Amino acid sequence: MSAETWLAQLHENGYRITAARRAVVEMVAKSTHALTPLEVYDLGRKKYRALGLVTVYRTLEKLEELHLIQRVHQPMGCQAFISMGQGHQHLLLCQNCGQAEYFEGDDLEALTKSISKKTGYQINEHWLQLFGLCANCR
Amino acid sequence: MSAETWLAQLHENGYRITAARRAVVEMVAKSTHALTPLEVYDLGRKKYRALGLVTVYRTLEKLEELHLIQRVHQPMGCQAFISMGQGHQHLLLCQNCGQAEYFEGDDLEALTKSISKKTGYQINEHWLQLFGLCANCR
DNA sequence: ATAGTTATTGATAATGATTTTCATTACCGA
DNA sequence: TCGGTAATGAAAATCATTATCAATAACTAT
Ligand SMILES: [Mn+2]
Ligand SMILES: [Mn+2]
Ligand SMILES: [Zn+2]
Ligand SMILES: [Zn+2]
Repeated sequence: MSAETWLAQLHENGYRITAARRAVVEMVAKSTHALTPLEVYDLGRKKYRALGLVTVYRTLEKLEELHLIQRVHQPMGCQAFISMGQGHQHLLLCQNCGQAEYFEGDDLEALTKSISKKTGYQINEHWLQLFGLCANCR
Repeated sequence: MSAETWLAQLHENGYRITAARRAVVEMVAKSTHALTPLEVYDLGRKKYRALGLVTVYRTLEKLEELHLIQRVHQPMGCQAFISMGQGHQHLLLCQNCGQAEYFEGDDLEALTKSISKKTGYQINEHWLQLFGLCANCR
């Protein structure tokens, strides 16, 4: 999804479109890496000098609410965000450069059914994430 | 693994066995929930009044180094630890009460191979976690 | 068992990231 | 264009985690 789409989504949900939000949205929407608030701040200030770190936090919060971005958990930390994937997708992350890609096609039906039977749990959700080295880094 | 085994492991690795460490190890080893440092602190003080929060942090750090515990990532936070599973196991967590269980038997061979071919990534590792409601909470 | 070495401890202070406060600004519907 | 009010950024407050440090206690070598 493009930055314009995100801004439209914000607008549709009653949020105003401001220069600060434009800067944040633009940077996060185009990034192929998960970005921390501070990274978004640094990038965003290239587009909009006056951008405040607090506004970055607040904007990321709203984008997450609207499911336009998601938090990415990594061994080095869990405060990074990336554009949300389409439909049922999971992330594949490069352990060297941080490059992120979405993939689909995981099928855990059989597994969850069997575990459900064995444990008595009602299984509602799963987190799956792959780590490796991208074509450039391997 | 029991608390005694963990203490033996600590000792084998040159660490001293102290009352503070006993309290931390005992509580974490027997818990079926992922515990935050503060939770470990509160529980640990029931065994050893003088326990300091700083020591809890330091002990958890060492237990993680020795692969006796692992960090658990959850929607509500990622600073919680639980006893490590045996071999290739993943966690199943109750969304209501936090009860945790290990399961095994996931097979991502075919998936990772296909994704590897498609993306050019060399896939080294995967994170998998299931969420649901335990038998008591469903 | 004792003594000496030194890892460990907990209180305290420092740090760093995130949140809150608040007066000012500027978006946008009327 | 104007007015109501959401949004902003600077500054202060908060919160979790880490570093400091003098006192203590675990273990090793006698
Ligand atoms: Mn996490
Ligand atoms: Mn697995
Ligand atoms: Zn890479
Ligand atoms: Zn439960």
